Amino acid sequence: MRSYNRSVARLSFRQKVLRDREDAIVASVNRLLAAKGFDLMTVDEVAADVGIAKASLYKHFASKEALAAAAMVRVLEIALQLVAALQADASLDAFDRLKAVTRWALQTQLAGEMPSLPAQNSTLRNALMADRGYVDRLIELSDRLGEWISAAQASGRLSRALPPEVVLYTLFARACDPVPGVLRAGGSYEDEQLIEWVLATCFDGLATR
Amino acid sequence: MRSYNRSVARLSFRQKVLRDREDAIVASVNRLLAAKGFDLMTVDEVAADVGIAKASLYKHFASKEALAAAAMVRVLEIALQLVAALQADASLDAFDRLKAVTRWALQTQLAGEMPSLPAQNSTLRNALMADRGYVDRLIELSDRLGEWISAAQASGRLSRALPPEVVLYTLFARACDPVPGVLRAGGSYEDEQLIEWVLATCFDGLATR
DNA sequence: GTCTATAAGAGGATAGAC
DNA sequence: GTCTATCCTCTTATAGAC
Repeated sequence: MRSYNRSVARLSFRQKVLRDREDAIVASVNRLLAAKGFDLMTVDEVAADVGIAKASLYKHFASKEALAAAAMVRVLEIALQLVAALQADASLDAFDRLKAVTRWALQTQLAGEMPSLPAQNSTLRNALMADRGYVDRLIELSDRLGEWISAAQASGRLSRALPPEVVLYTLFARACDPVPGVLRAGGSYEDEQLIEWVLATCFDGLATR
Repeated sequence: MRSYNRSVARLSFRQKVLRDREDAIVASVNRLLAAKGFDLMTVDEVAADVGIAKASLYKHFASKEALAAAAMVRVLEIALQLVAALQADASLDAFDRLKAVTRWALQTQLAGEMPSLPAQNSTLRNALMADRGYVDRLIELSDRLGEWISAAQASGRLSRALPPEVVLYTLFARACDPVPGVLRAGGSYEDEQLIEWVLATCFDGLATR
């Protein structure tokens, strides 16, 4: 009995250590993806950043694509948690929620924590689409946002002239938009100000209201 | 005298052939950049697409970065011609002109002729910034658009709440926006319709007017 | 599961003949 | 200036000892 407990304890301890290590790996991948993108990020870099040998990395993740997928799952998970929190806030309507999640995406991007994947790399795309964890969460998030989009259109705050699909893809695209980063590189503005401007261009447009 | 003329004629003929070949190279680079992006485009591919040996390519262009720069110069040149044409059209005001050039960018992108370069690749960025032909045209285009932006703000059609810089970068970003391509991949809409929607999200925003 | 060492191959760039 | 053949570096991935 006692040895059983100890074995269980040791097992879960080891599992915890492993999980922590994998978390560290995914966190590194996340930062590197945000900083350099998938093509320029090398597995050597990831290993060096985590502080382990490259071969050890491959014991945890089968390929570079799997690393990227894990990073995407992580950020999707965070997004889904935010979405749940916003859903629970009764003081917000659907439009406010869409704006809030977009603001979070911009903040995350400026913080260097939004992994950006090239839409063009078909090898990566295929790997992601074959990854159940990624696809399921992406669909889940799309569904949740889709509900908000429909509700916001019904309430009249979001333009009814645009198909929900167009709105959804536009919001996803803003999460990886280069504009905030370029503006920050210009150096003239505070991050908060800059995010409000980008949010304004997104929801209110460039034309005068 | 005669031999002088003949020699001149032959020289300019050869120069024309060379220039045609370089045009063909740049056109290939342009398409490949639009289709795969800089990192995934290989020099071997370019050579195969043009139908010459890779070593011959390097007689015309010193590096892969130089190829990309040439493609960017080409598209900037086309953009500048369009800008001049729009400037000459007295029936348009500054706001209309900005919208027209944005529409052209979206059409060009959907036609697979808008080379897209990663903002993250510093090697490429350095090479571009060291290229006078590229930088001069980029500044020229930015100045022209900047004038329109100021004018459109003065006339009240373009939002005065946004710094001209923010508007300019937003327009540049729309030229490489993934949204049109993703929407087309969805397959449900005509290109024209799709472009109008993206234009609407850009100038009028997602919110109801 | 971690390491060192290395395989295997892609891709940018060049040598040298013509 | 065009070609073939090759160099060389970088990068993904794995072998095999511990």
